[in-house]
Amino acid sequence: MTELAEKFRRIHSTPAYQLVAEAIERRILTGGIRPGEPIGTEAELVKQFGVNRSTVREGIRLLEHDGIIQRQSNRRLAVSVPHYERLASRTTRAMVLHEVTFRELYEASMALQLATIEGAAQRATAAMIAAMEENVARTARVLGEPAAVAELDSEFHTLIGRASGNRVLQLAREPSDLLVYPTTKMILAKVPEGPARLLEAHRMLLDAIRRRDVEAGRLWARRHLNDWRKGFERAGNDLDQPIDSLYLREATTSSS
Amino acid sequence: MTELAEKFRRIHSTPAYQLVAEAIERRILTGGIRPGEPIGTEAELVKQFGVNRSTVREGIRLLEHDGIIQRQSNRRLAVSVPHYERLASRTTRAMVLHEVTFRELYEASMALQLATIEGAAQRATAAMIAAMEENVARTARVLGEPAAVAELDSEFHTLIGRASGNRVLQLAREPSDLLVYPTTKMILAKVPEGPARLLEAHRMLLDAIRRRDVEAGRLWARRHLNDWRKGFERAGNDLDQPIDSLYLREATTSSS
DNA sequence: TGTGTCGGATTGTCGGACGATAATTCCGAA
DNA sequence: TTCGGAATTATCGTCCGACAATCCGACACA
Repeated sequence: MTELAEKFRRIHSTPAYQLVAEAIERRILTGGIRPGEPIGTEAELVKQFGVNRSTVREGIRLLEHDGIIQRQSNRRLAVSVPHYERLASRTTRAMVLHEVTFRELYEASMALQLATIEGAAQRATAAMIAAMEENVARTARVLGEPAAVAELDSEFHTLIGRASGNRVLQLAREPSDLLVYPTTKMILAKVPEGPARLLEAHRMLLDAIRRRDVEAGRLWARRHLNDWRKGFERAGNDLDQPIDSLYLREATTSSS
Repeated sequence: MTELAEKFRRIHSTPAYQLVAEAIERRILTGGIRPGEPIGTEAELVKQFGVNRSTVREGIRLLEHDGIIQRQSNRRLAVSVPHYERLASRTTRAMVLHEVTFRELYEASMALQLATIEGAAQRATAAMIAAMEENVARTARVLGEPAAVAELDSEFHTLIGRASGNRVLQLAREPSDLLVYPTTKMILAKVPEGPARLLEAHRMLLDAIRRRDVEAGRLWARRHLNDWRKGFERAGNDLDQPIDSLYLREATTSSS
């Protein structure tokens, strides 16, 4: 084949179902349809776009999957604001497939959690503090069950995230938090003193937030994470090993 | 309505197309099919799952949209490792719909960029440094065009992200970076001294990375971000206002 | 007020079909 | 025998029509 000068750009026709999805998405993002408002039935979309119902369905499935539209009780489609977990699980999957190492997760978590605790110490509401107190109390009660403690740990950090009042930070954290959870679970199951140290750290974090003491918050967040790292090593793992094998058991059950 | 004791869990039947998607996803995540390997044609999946082709298609669309499977040149489906941008754009959309404020974005970016620059200063390879040098040189050449500078700024930060060698951090940053870009573009267009200050900050950041000077890196990252915030205010904006209106123009064109 | 019943609307799923396009095979010419 | 182009095949994107299940609303009934 002769090397011919590139006079034309490669033709790339976008499939119809994608065009449908993009059209609807644009309308939503530009505020044409506001959250909660209906988007029309499949039949209506068929008429508007002039494509077959199967095509429409493939298109709206994408948006539905993204959580930017949702079926309400009518089964009719309505615009909705995607909630955090839905997005996070995908990024977490990507991390698993990329076979990220514990060290990467640790570094990122350190940065994100320090920022979160700072925000929480400055802005936590009384209600959020109460919820965290309740969480700590429950943790104290189930200290003998590593799995339960791990779950409460995850919840505690989610609460701090909410208390920080920073949604960008929350969205940034969620994916790695999803990886932290199974890792913590594994650690707590193997390191006897783990649960007690975790509980103490939570207590001190909560206390720092209550006292609006940013520095103490940072200090204990750091300690908490360092415990986590040491626990990971003490459980016989290498910091530079991928963490996928740990995640899998959880990922498959919690999906969707 | 009387408050009745919840004896039963809400019934939730999962549609077939979702089951198809989940089944394939599980197989991929547990390593049953590795990246690059084919997943079977639609016809084969129809036979295996015992459902109609339309149903299979709705299912694989979801995974395809997530980027965990892809069509290769054969058009056949193969497992793939989702790339960052694909995931980021969705989280960014969520931020827009949540109407996050500039302050939230600023705080999160601060935490993420400081961690990134730390990693880059410690681990940047010669090739990454060369790429960053090239980026800075190009920036110097187009200093008169705010839009071009904004784009190169975005690229520069992506390069630092790659240089940090931390994929978790990269994945965490990408969504907010996508919001930072249009904001920067707006600022540079309105603040005359913006491009020059930006270029200087990049030069200093690059220099810090080259010298493996973590502290200098942190210092200049902080300055760079503070410039950004001040620019935002000087352009006549309120830190606590949602940033959606800025993002929209870009979001619609860059999607997919 | 609470409970059957009915009709209409909407979705989930199905089977079948066609054209377009890339991959593969095949065949005739050099 | 080898090579290039033509014919065949495989696969996907899209379309059509159809059916059952389910939900909503209305209405009658106790």
